[in-house]
Amino acid sequence: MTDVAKLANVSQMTVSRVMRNSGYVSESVINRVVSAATEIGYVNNRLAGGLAGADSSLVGVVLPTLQNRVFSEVLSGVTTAFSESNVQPVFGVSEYSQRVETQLVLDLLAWRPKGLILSGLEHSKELRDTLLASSVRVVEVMDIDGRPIESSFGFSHRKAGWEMAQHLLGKGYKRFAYVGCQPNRDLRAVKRYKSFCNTVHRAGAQMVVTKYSDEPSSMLIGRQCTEAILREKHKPDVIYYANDDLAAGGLMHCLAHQIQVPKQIALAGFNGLGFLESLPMQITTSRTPRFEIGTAAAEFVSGDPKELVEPVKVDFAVDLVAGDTT
Amino acid sequence: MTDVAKLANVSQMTVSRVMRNSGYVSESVINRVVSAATEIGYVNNRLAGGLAGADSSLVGVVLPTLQNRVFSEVLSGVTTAFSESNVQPVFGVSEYSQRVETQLVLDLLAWRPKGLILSGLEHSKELRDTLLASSVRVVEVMDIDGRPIESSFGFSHRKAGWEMAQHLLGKGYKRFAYVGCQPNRDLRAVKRYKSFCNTVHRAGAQMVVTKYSDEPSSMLIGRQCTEAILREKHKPDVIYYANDDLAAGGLMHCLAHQIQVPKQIALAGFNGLGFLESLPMQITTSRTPRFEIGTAAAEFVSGDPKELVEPVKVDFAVDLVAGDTT
DNA sequence: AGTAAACATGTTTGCGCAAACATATTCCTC
DNA sequence: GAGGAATATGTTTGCGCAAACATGTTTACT
Repeated sequence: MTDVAKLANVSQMTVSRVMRNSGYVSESVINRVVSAATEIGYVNNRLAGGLAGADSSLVGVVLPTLQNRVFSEVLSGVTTAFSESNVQPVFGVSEYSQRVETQLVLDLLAWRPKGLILSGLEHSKELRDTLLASSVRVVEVMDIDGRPIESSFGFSHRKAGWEMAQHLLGKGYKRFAYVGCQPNRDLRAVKRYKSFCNTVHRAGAQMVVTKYSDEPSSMLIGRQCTEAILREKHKPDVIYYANDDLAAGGLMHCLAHQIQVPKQIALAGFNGLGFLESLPMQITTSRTPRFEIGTAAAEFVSGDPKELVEPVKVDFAVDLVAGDTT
Repeated sequence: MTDVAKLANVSQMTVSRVMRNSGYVSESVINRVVSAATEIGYVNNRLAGGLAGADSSLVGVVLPTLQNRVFSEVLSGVTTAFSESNVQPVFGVSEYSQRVETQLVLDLLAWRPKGLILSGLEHSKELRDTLLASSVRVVEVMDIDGRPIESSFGFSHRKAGWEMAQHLLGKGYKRFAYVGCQPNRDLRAVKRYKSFCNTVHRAGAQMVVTKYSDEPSSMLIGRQCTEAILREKHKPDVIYYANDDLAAGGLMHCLAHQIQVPKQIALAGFNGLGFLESLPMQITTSRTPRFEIGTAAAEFVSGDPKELVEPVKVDFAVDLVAGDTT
């Protein structure tokens, strides 16, 4: 900056003002500084800027995985929101481990981010305490069933489970099955499941099978679990899947074996992923606004850090889309 | 750090040594410092660290989109590789725009990253010049057909197009169609397409239809384009899709309308996405090692910045997987 | 014309850390 | 038991920038 200042015949501070366009600088000086900067190829050093007191304009984002479309869509929303501002996301993947998540966030805090976007409401006590004590703005996305550290942008998984159960009960189904993956990792799916089961039982219907895979969720797993369930003695008349990938896999199994859907077996998923539209049948599912949650969270954390913002809990309601598989 | 130093009764510099575990520090001092740091909840400030001369341990990652699984898998590979080291990726999405990409990278450089991971070999002249002049390690991923800025980790799209054409010609197909999306954005698909056409023509066969959508690629678009092609007067006997999403959409159309694959129409895709496994038929495709390219690129850029590394061009060969749709 | 505001620039200082360069203090070797 | 190496700690300094606080210079309004 000093070099630019010399070339433009002004003080370093004036260059700083031009770069951030803050304070008063005359038109002519701006031009001189800008051309001087371009001439010597000056690149602003944000490390120094951050250290000297400006806000760091970094936001930490920690998600459980990128293997699942759901989270890459959240991230997509986040980056889209940041593309307008000059905020940059620093990214980490926790692999659904609270230990890893805690470590990642601790590392991120070393960059003095202005905000943090985490996934879900379940974190290690250490992480929770650290963040409560720190001054960074924290948003937890994709869930609101619980006590957020600060703000949460998401929806109620319990309600989603209840709603789907209601829908299926309304359609007259009596014998329910559930297919999920890694229940000790995907805690939000478990919330849906429990709520779903409760609703089913209260209506006097029963869960005839619950099938969990240890593998990460995928269409293939959904297909395999469906095949296994349909070979069981006590066949259900509807399967509720933890997500659309599993459900779509189930549909593929039915298609490949000429099993009538929903006559012989009905299927329901969760998330409302875009690719469902192109399947031969429209799968009944609950649409979740993943991209929107990402953008909203990004905008929230990247606001002016000086202005105090009340913690909020925003419910981006899920939207049950009745397809033709139920 | 000074506070920790006081509490542990040592100098600030010794604390610094303990934090980075570099240099000589005695066992007892380490313990004292660590417990002092924990006691006051000290969080290392990497802005200051970076400014003071240590390498910043940030790596910039700019990809064209996250809507496409391909790139979220690359990113997944990158983050996986970084999870071991204490390097953090700063992330940006260019939306396939060279202008946006240039701006993003310029912003990233302000963080003095130790490396940069970009996608493809086509960039603005400004970006190319800036990066050639700078000292950050640059890796361009997913393509090697061209002149990289420094190093490139990817595969040959020309070869992939040629290989698929050879495969289809070998199967006896004579009338070829192609379906793609946004050809002025997805430059790599165009490379495959051109090479594919050349090979087809040289073998005396012909391209009967080429269909481009202006929408981003998706299964639904693939399905719609396939329907349109099959209504044309001059029907092809095989369709080569720009990617697996389109191809899978094509398959869905055929499944939904009882069109015999490959008897009435054969289908081929590109990428070898995981979800293909679960479809009722195995689509012929070229498997690309996206995750592996991500990890390799991440490891390459995050190496010790002091040691000079020769630029490399690594060919992660694509792997043609003959399914039962051709 | 006089004065307060708005405008335009400059000087000093410190953010928190790690290189670079001291000193001590041990340890080993001949 | 002398002397060099290995070990252990401390002091000074500067990275590049932006707050904080000057100090001029216009403009605007009475």
